[in-house]
Amino acid sequence: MSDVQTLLETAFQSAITRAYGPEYADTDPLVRSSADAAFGDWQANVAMSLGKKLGKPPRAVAEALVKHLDLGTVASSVDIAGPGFINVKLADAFLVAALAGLDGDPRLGVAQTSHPDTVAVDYSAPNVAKEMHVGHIRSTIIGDALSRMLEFAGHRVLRRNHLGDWGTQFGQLIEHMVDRGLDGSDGHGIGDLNDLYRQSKARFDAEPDFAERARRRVVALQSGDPETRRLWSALIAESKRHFNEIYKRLGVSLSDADYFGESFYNDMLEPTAGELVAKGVAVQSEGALCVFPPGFKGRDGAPVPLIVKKSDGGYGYDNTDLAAIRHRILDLGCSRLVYVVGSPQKQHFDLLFAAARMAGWLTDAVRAEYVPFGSVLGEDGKMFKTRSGEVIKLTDLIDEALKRARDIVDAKAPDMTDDDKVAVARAIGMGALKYVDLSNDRIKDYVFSWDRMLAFEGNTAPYLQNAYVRIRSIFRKADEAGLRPNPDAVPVAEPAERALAVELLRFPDAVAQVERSLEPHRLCTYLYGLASLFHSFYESCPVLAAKDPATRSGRLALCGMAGRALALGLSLLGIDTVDRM
RNA sequence: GCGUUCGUAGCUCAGCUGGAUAGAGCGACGGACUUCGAAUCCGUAGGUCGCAGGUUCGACUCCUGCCGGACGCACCA
Repeated sequence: MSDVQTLLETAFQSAITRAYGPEYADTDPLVRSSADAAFGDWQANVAMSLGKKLGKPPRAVAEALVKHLDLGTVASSVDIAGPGFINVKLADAFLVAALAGLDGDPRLGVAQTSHPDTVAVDYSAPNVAKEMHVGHIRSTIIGDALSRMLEFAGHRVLRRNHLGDWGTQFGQLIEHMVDRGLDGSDGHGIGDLNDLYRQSKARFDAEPDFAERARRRVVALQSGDPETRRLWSALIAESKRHFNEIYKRLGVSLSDADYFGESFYNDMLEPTAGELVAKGVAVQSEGALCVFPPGFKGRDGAPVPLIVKKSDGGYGYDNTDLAAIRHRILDLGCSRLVYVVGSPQKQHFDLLFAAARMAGWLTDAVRAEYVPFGSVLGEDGKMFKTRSGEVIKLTDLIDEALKRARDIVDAKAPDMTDDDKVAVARAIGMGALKYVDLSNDRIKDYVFSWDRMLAFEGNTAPYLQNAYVRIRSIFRKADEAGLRPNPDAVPVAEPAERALAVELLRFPDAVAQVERSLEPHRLCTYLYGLASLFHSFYESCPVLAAKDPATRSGRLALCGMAGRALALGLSLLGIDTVDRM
């Protein structure tokens, strides 16, 4: 069963074609959920814009469209209102049948895409020998949710964790390891490596002799000196252990298979630069090899370059990114590229995409999307830091989320077993941490607040999880009583029943919106609305104590579908549900 | 200086790519538990959508200019 949104769009498109000819077949019928349930369930706003294009009064266009509209038994009424809104109210019989169809569908009406992309999603990107911190959380969580959603939509998703595992800083790190006799074999944790980073940096700045040796060590690393490479590998292995641990605790779907660090592209740097030169895209400037995409002006009105090769002959991140985009399009055959990277790098990606177009790698057949996001702010409105002004480690953030969630579970469900408490606290804590990040429009900064994100009121993970828990609770009781849901006869007479039923049919559109916009908060807003409608339904429509068996089994089925929608929606965001909390 | 981005209720945020009377949560005030989890629900009060113009049947949404915040503008990523 195709979803209602698509069904209506198709029907209106046909009506447009029939009324005004095939040249208008591509007109977006502007089908939306009704602004107010009093108007109906869905509305089409195309009459106004089409009226302008045709030079006809919108009311007349609306009338023509309605005349040519064939909705069969879908709608009980189609009305024209105001300047030319076309309001559609679904027929109850159709609504009930649509829900029955939903019940047997594990995808809840979400169609598999007919145009699957191979899409590389670039996200998380921590740096070797540095613990992950709040600066990594948004990329990691948003990128993971988008990966899950694109995968669910039917695309082939290639997760690309662009690990910072190359560069001059490794000279200092490795030289310092040599000095201290560390070879990575003694199992020191990443905390030690964090110290290692700080100490080696300090020595590099303070000790000229050390700095010189560090520079030589960089050369050794680049030329493949075995001992240097061994130490370098040990650093990376230790760092990955830390990152994987964080991903596992967060429930992020990144694994060893997804690391494609900067070093992965080393062998491609030379060919990439060579191709850019051969194509005349890259030119010499101030001793460096640069690409100057047109239209980018710097401080003095000078053009802004992408530096392919530094004046010292080395390669920097600009060329690594060029090599990566080339590789993803030419070698991996990606038709869509998604970069989940903070908004300060907007210009860098504008330059990168422009350069990739100049080189002929990025064509109209490939969609390259930069997915920027804002910062996490403390309650003082400034960058989120510890009280002493330190960067907040991800591991500490996770610890605190779990602790606070555990406190809530202890207070509200004291009779639960300890194992269950751990599991529930994890679902709530990690859910809250992720949901707060996903539910805010990603382009904006957001203010971090433990109390708000862990609250059971408002647009939070616990609120959604609790709606699911209430549903599970009903089913436990129903099972005990031997009651079965009847998905073929969901009652829609009560306003709360009907509102919930209609909202369930909007699930596919909510998912589609995220696939289009790469804005996970749109799904969050939908799920919050759904949970809210369920809670209202729950208050006004008794399920197990319904007046008659038919209503009871029908409402039970409605609860079941709402529960599945919540669980599926949350899972697409990377958030778990639990049966009790 | 140039560029990007944000500014919606006291606070935290939505507003579906130009549509109907701008919505939610918190906080305030007032209600609802002998019934499926009150971890919830229902209601009231609260907004010149930063400011000023413009485009149009219609602007929180698009354009221009200001104000305010954040960020970015060549060899660090």
